[in-house]
Amino acid sequence: MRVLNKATFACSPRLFLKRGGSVNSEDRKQRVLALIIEQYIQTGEPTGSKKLCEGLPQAVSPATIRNDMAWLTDMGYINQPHTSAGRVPTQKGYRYYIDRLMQRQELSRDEQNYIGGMLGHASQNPEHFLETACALLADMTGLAAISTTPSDKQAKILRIELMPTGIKTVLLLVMTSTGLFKSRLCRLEVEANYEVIAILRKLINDYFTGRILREITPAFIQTLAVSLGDMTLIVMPLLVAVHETIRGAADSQLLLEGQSNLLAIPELDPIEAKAVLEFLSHREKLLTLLSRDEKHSAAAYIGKENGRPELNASSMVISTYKLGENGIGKIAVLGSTRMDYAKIISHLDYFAKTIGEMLSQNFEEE
Amino acid sequence: MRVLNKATFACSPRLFLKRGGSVNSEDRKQRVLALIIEQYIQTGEPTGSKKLCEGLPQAVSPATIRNDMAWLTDMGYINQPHTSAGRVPTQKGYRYYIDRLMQRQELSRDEQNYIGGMLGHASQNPEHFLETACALLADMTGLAAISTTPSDKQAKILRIELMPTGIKTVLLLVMTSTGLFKSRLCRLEVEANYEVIAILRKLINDYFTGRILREITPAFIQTLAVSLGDMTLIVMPLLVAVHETIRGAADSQLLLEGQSNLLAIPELDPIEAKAVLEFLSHREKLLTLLSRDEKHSAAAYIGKENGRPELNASSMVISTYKLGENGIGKIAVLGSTRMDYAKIISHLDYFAKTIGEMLSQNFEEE
DNA sequence: ATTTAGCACTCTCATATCTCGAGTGCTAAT
DNA sequence: ATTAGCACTCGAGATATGAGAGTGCTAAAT
Repeated sequence: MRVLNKATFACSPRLFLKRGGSVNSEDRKQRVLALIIEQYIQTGEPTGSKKLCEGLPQAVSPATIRNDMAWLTDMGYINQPHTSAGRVPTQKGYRYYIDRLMQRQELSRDEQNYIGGMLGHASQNPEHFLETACALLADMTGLAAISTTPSDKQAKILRIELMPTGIKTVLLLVMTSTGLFKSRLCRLEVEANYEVIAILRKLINDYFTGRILREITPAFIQTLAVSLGDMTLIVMPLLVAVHETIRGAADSQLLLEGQSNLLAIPELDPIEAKAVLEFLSHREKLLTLLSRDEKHSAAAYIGKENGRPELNASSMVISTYKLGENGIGKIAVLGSTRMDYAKIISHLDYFAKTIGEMLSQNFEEE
Repeated sequence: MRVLNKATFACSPRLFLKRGGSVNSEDRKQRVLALIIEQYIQTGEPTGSKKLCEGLPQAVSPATIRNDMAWLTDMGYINQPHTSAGRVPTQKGYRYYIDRLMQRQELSRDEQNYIGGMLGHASQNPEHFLETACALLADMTGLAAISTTPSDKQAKILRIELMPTGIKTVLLLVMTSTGLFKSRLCRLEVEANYEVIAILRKLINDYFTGRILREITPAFIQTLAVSLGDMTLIVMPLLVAVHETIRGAADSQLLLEGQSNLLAIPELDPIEAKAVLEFLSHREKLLTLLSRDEKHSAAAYIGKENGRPELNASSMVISTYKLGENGIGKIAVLGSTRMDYAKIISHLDYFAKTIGEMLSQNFEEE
């Protein structure tokens, strides 16, 4: 029984205690709740009073447990699907469990090595690396995994390169302080010989180098354009291209893996599952949800806590990895509310830590 | 009744005709088959002899139809789910229908304009463009849509650029004749001042410029490395990076949209649906499947014809778009075998044509 | 005050039985 | 070659039934 050791109890606040409750019955109620939740997470079946007292350390009769269960039901921590069934946790129950009762189940050495080994290879290319990490996370947890590429609100433009590719086209390459390179083709109004390019390159870099990505707003571009005078017509296509490229570089990309795992959740009927999958395909909504918190430890959002009707029967666990000074990215899993939080939360934190470290290796030397 | 006009009949070969069959009964059997298939595609329910004869032009009794149906069943074009049910098409039935009976239902002017409008905006950036197109296709057909970025077996390396980004790192940029730009960070053993870079750039371009992507095999790199003598140690990291970048540029990317549509298929039970979704997440397998044929018109693969047990109850329709001289890409949909082929096939061809045209616009001017 | 035994009660699940109707295949007549 | 007539089959849905799990309550015991 991994969850309930003396230490946890000693320091857990007596939230359950109402007038007239003894410390003993207090402890027992917490144990009962934890047991119900863990049983349910494991088997997916409601638990009855009989099975429950087998799992308790002190021998008590089912009737006693039933009283506790009745109380827990009244308080909204558990409920029963129907009269003659056992109890299952409510979302409030899960919340209490995660906050107060659960003991994290850290990864074993073996698991850590496995992850390290799998990710070690792929760490060169940031995009592929995250894809691999995501797939691995999805595989190990049996859930859908989501991650974002690193984003940095303070990210600056390091340099902008121009290279002629055709008679009237140039390749635009924007380098940012997050180690990102974004390229884009741009069609000019004039022929782009080397001299013109050189002038444009200098011009563009004078304007943009060192600026923070978020500064580059349409208004900023507009101001620039005005100040250019005669040159405006020639430079404008370039300005627009730079703007669009930067806009693309500023918001982070989204990676999804293991979506099919969602279909293996029995308590999610196909219609709900479809709604969840549909939700996942709306990148912006998902990004909003992921960027809710900046906590550095994994946080669980249970059912309605996600604030999305589609996810009422799903839980998300989100963790954050750091990259460099200000860069952050998200890694998360999505699954049924009935997931093994003790395990999953640790997994996410470990993944976040590892991803952060591995990506930073590439990054440091600049 | 869009499918069966005189013209189709006149030229459709009398494959059904066995000894003793009249031309009349021949025609009727084909009509019956087509009707059964179209009914089934529309309603998803088996069709009985009674309903069938309402749909036929000549008035015949249900009993006559029943004889025809018995024959069609014997020949394996249709079957009955159980004794007291009507008939549903078999995969062989669909195949015959698509090849001989079906009349393509071309897109209306409105639909064409709608597609043109939606895609018109996004045509700048190839990746985003395809994503939009895919999403639109998924949306309009209600199926899962798949596409690949253009690939070109004859694609050549146009140029390779090197730019210093850090003290010992350079950015490698490979431009290909398909209009693709792939960048990658590369760590050198030596400090990379401008002179070194210039030498390396010349060296690399001498070796690689103009070569066909597929030439760049590990063996080729090996040969190069040997011929370099003293320089090997310095240049090797660069060679490796070039090789990996090119490998990444050579195989096309895969885009998926509308996966959640697969869950709306009632005749696909959740377990099968999961298998299909899982299959979709294996990029390589999917790529293999997509590149089966190089036909320039949309081709349908019905159920087992896909050669994949996971897809036994699914159909794929694949079309090819052309880009430039040798560039091709795929666009496809995946859904239940019970899909509206007459509509979907035309859709795919129209999408392929439009995508090809729009991408080529960007491309031509080089 | 808390715990426990005993018991009546409720509700689901699985199984069995029944009927209804749709759709068929066959036969004999046209 | 077509059709009417008819007996037959089978699945879907409604209804009944029993077993079992689990409860809440009451009254007794600690």
